[in-house]
Amino acid sequence: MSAKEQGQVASEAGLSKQRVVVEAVRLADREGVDGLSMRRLAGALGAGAMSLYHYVANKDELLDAMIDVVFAEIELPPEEADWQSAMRWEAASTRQALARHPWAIGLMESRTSPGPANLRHREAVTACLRRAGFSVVMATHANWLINSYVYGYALQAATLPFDTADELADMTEDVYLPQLPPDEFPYLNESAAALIAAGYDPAEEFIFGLDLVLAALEPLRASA
Amino acid sequence: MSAKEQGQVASEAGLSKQRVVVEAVRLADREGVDGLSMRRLAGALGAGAMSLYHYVANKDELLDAMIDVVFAEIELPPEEADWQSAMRWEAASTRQALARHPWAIGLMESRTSPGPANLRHREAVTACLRRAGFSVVMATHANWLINSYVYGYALQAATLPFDTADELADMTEDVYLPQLPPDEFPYLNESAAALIAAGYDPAEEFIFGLDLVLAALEPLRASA
DNA sequence: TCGTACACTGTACGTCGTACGCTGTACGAT
DNA sequence: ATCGTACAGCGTACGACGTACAGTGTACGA
Repeated sequence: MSAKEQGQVASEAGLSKQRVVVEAVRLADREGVDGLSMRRLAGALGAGAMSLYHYVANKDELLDAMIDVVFAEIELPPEEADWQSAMRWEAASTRQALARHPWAIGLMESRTSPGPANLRHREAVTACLRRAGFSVVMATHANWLINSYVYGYALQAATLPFDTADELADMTEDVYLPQLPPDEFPYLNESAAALIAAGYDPAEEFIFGLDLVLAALEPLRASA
Repeated sequence: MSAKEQGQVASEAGLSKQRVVVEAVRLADREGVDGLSMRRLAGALGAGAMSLYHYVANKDELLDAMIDVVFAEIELPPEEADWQSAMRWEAASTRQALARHPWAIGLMESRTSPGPANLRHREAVTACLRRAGFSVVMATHANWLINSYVYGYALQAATLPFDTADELADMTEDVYLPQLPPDEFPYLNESAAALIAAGYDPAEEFIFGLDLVLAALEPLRASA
């Protein structure tokens, strides 16, 4: 078992856990998690359904592995940058990964044990915060706050069908405003109308909140 | 159709959309969303599986209705309190509801249109912020930030198997630390050990981050 | 007394995850 | 050259799923 580690080598044509999981991620991106079945996945790999069970114990383990693929896509905070820039970079990368794979958000609830990429990621973030002068307890607070913001933002963004100011304006006129009669929802109605009038751009919302969060964390730091 | 509105009256023994959805929530709380099937739900209601389709178009609509039941459990921000207290109250109530029904978090991604309770809730929060002196745009920022934090916190909390300092200490000793060798995960290892040594209480984490968020929002307010 | 409406259900179809047992091939030992 | 073993891959089958469809029964106005 020289070159044949836990992770397998997948040489050439044959299957491998890698290939199975990566194709599962592709399928979920294209069709959603509900469209991901062992048979369809096997079909996409040109294999029989039961062949997959040589690389994955069951579907639950496959889903766990898929989540870890998503975490592996997230870039680690760069070590040379100051802590705010590093965390901003990392948070933006996380948000992008979760936007590419929105099903991952829904999957995270229900699976409890973090995969290796997830752990590597947490280690790097904790390292960044500790080196920046946060105590263990304060680094924990910062971790919770930043992760909560990023995951929660991704969750909300996943439920919204627009990404740009134009798409928002179209949706607001066509579907939101008609559902928000001013007598029942005066404030929401006002907001919807005022936001598109002001040219509100949802693409900038993430960084706005993130900067507030990072600035709020700065005082918790015992600067070396 | 005098007393027979959209919502039905459910008098006495018969079924009703109310009864179906509420029992579905109970079942999901007890067995998880994956354990919720139309047949099992019907069984719990003492009915045949197909009877449910008189009150719910399909399972997707049932899931939408279940989410709205969760939103209906969230208390609205009290009008008489100052905005920070009001939002703190509302956020705490949201977190509790999502802790009672963790499956709701996973369901939110994938369902795009908010139910009536969700809308009522957003209206009340927006009203609270606007009355406190936030402009439309700033109230939108505040809404995104607070919701992101609360949903993200609930999502993370749902994946963790402990709620108290004692449970955390047990888990850390028995399963976390053994999985965090100090040469591979020096910072996580240090943190895990230091947190239990310091008697870190996860139950206080939520309010800590929330207060930081609320304080960070205060300057965005044009105080009347 | 009848007709109609409607709450309710049984059966059946296609799909799902996966247990089980069968193939074939690759390869070290003889 | 022959065999044994190991293992990648697959076909079939089972129970559970969502739900289309075609019924039932009962309540009630005419």
